Amino acid sequence: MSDFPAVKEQIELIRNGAVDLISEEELEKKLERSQTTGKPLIVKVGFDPSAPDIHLGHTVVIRKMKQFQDLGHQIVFVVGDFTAMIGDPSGKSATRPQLTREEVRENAETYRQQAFKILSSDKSRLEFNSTWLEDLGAGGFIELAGKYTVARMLERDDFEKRFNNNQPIGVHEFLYPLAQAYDSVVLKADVEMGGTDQLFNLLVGRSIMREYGQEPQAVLTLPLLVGTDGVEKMSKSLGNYIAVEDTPKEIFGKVMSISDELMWSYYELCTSLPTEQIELIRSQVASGDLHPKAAKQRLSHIIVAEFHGEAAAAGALEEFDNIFREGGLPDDITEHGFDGAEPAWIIHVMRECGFVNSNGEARRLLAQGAVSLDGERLTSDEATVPNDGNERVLRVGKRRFAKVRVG
RNA sequence: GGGGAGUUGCCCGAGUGGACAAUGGGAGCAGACUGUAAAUCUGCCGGCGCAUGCCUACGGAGGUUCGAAUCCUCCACUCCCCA
Repeated sequence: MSDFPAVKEQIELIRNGAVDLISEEELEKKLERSQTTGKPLIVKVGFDPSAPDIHLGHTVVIRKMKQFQDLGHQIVFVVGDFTAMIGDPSGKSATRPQLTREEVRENAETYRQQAFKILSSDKSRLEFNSTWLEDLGAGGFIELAGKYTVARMLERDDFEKRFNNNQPIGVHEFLYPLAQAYDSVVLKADVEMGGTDQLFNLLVGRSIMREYGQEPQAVLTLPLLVGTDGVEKMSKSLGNYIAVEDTPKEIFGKVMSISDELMWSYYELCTSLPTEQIELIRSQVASGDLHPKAAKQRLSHIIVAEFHGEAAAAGALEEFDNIFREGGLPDDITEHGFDGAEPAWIIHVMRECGFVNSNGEARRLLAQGAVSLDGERLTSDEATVPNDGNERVLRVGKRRFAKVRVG
């Protein structure tokens, strides 16, 4: 059977948007073989089960997985539960919490569900690397470790950097790339994908596969999406991420807050728009025919629609305009009632609404003119909300709103 | 095993007996400007109903001192050099 598109076409599609492809010739050979034998390629992608939220950064790789899937190939999610359970005290960061088997399963399930917002169907395999790594045993691990050298490990960027900066490197950290490589051996992966920061690990996979007498996997890396801070790569630990599970409003707002420059890489990495179309929008903005804000709203709309549907995207846009262009209120504003024996102290109210963590913080915000009640700015830390039973809108900063009533 | 250096607030990093809740940068928050952009500028950035006051905090535990992030002792951890 040869349901697969022509090899040249496939290569073209696969390479599109990728950073490294090692090597194109090898991939071509694999594709040709798959063509003649009718056997799909095994395309492997590893995921860390410690943080189950899929964010936009992950979707870059997932999108590419979908392409493989659409080409008829077999994608395999490898949940790194074994490696996660070792715990990773890399650098000064705190030791990763050890996950129980249950938590790992749950996180993996969450992953699967979120990933299927992009992946069309259930044509994917999900594997846990503990399945085979646990059986490997100490002896097996030593054998595995013997197939690589310290010097080559130190070629990895972050190892090299830490080594040169006299920062600690745990011996077990060397086992990570090896374990990941072994996954490829077990799965007989034809292709492994990841972000560009994974290049080293992916290449170790090739070496180790050769050591085990296998044909090395082809390696495909994809660009890292820059987070909402505009500097670092998007990651949960840095807090600069947009999660697939964020509400439509959140996604919309977060995308709107990225810089205009960054918008283009989001267009490329987080939408399925063809390159020509993106270039068109880009040139329209450049020539002044299209306001950058409009371009960004369109981007926000596309992204929200992908995860939450068209209606939610339209709603998010409307609410966004309502709040920020017309000075309206969000529609899910929280309400707080207070005992009305006497006027409520503003700082107390702010705390009750969960807007601040301490009185000091409330005072600072007041002093900075960040607090308003029914549009009227409050600056005194002795201000109160009258106990007349009327509902008032408390606003702190740009995005914290609540309805409060005293009495 | 021996010798040396180090551990500071969310992160990085100054400070080596008082004027230190601790310089600076980053992150974060707020204000101005805007398109809730970005960039920029300004302010804030331990807690206490705010206070010339108290409490908590410079790896941990003790000690010296009128007074310790700073000195001493022990412990833990990290790095370097030698074996």
